Amino acid sequence: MATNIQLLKDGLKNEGLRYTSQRQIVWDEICKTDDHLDAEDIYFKIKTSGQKVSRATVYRTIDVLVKNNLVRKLELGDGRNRYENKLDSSHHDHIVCIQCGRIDEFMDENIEKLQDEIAKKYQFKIVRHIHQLFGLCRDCR
Amino acid sequence: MATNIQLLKDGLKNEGLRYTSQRQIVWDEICKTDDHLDAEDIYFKIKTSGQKVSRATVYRTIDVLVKNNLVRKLELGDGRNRYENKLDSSHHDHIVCIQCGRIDEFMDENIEKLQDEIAKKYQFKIVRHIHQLFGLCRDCR
DNA sequence: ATTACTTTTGAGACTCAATCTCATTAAAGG
DNA sequence: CCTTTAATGAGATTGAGTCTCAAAAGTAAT
Repeated sequence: MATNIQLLKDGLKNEGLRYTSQRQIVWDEICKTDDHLDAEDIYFKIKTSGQKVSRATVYRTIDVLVKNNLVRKLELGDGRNRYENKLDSSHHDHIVCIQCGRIDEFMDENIEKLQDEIAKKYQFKIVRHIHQLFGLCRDCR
Repeated sequence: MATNIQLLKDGLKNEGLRYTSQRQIVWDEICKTDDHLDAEDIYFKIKTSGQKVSRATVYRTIDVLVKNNLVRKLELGDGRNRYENKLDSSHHDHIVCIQCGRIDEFMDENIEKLQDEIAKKYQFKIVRHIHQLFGLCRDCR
């Protein structure tokens, strides 16, 4: 069941953090799907599966995974953050359907370049960025 | 003190909404500055100035103003929405310093165009978008 | 103006995601 | 093993935002 144990162990070790069964369980749950789950989803999926990890630990573990670059945090501005594993995905941004909730991903080198130019102009050092398109997907328009 | 009364009145009338002193007070407060205030800021500024508008009404009025295109809502993903008046500003996106909180604005026609192309590719109809650069500003880097 | 109708407001209860507290449990390294 | 120190769990707490419902006020027609 445990997926990518080494990736998790290494990530934790790098930060001087301990490898625990709870952290493995949370990481497994996030790796199980390519959906964009929120913290409560993850908490309840674990709970329903009969495993026991407290809510606090789920939230704390997600933070650890985000900080260690194993998980990407999506801020859609609706008061619930979503998370996705970064197992095999490179950087991308999101297209969100406001009707059905579908989330697609996009990536455009040219936009990234233009972004860098803007940062340069403002003498700004970009640490991260958010770029999201909200609207109606193919099936909902 | 009342600023842009007609703009507000017209906006409200268009939606069949009533013009009230509370809505004028909230609108005034948002027009007073080019800062990016959150709802609590606005509520307390009004309160401190000695005027009386309830918290619920402040929140409700902000929603009305956003829906009627008088105010732009900024979602920075930190659980607190900011608001800015759209008095004399055209569309723009934001550069946010994660150190000092400074918020600058940018606008790039080319990025907008590329965005449209991406939407086309996904057969997606963009209703709105969020594009924010987070990092360190000139003074904080 | 007065009336009749409908929307808006205020006070405080409530929601919901997320964080905090602190006593208990369990990694990790000698 | 033993010790040290980090991690966990249960439940309280926070904080932004929303909801409820009786009272107040805007609007339109008389």
